[in-house]
Amino acid sequence: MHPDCDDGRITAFGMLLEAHGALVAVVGRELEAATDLTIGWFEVLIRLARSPGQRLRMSELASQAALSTSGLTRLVDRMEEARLIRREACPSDRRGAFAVLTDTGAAALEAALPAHLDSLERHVVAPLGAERLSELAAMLETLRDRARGGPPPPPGR
Amino acid sequence: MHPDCDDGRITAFGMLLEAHGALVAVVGRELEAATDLTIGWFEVLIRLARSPGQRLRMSELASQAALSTSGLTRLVDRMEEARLIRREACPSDRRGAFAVLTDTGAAALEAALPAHLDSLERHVVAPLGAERLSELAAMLETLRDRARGGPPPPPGR
DNA sequence: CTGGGATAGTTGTTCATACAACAACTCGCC
DNA sequence: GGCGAGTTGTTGTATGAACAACTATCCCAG
Repeated sequence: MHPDCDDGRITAFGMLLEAHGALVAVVGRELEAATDLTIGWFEVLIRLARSPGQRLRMSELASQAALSTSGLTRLVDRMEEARLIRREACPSDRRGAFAVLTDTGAAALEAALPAHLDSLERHVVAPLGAERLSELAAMLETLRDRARGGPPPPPGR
Repeated sequence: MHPDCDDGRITAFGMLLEAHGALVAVVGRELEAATDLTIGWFEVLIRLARSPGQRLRMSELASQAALSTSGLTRLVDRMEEARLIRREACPSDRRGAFAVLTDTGAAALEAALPAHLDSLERHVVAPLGAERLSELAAMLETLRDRARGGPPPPPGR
């Protein structure tokens, strides 16, 4: 076996993959049992709810949700069909479109919150405690920001 | 807007999703540019490489890779077709099968390691530093273990 | 004003992946 | 011998990514 296979960097990255996978599995299962939202849908709804006018441009939403633009088009198609969000034309740029939270979507989100918060309480807060959790969030935020518009040029290619 | 939408728990969980998404995107892009392995394939190879006999049972591999057994079946199909791994019958339990690293697979893994380690160095180690990284890994491990067969931390299992 | 390049979003195709449901099988026990 | 629990691996269905083609629109330079 190659010695680098046990490198701490690989282990740490693997841990991120495994923790993400395990948490999404259990939290997602609980969320879907209590509502009929998947984590992906929930994340879209909550991002819209937190945005001024309960709306975001398609491309902005794609970026926040880490989806491709075409992937987002289809996701919005399905959520629009479920009446949770709707598209609205952008008055200042007629190429653009907003995704807007509907009343149905806001209600679904609010109905899902108690169960979801409880789920996060048990699976995220309880194992770490509030203090270490905020440390974790800060580190993850650093990683995210650095991986997105990273100060160091990403592709040397 | 509902006040709970800004809850720290939701933010922390969202950060996990975003950091995971952003890192997988950039590290995966670099890995695929340097080799023709995806992150998923790489993770399978490295887990096999670390295991005695360079082999794992299908179900064990599925568990480690946070994949369902059915998802693993198809993944192993494609990787077997690419000659990176092969299936081998388990002599002691005729229901079972091993996934075994082939020489081709070991060579592909070794060829991928330098670029991948460099990628992790820049995107994971550099933003946090080695010390905070090990903290992060420890917290993620706690979350993972708790989310999997969750034995609560306060009382011994 | 006008021509042309850049941008926003949609659509179609193809492939990879996720899980649930399912069938086939082994093992251990009576 | 055979029942039943648990495990293993294969199918159906759905979602998401990458890529390219296409429309409509914006904006800038001349």
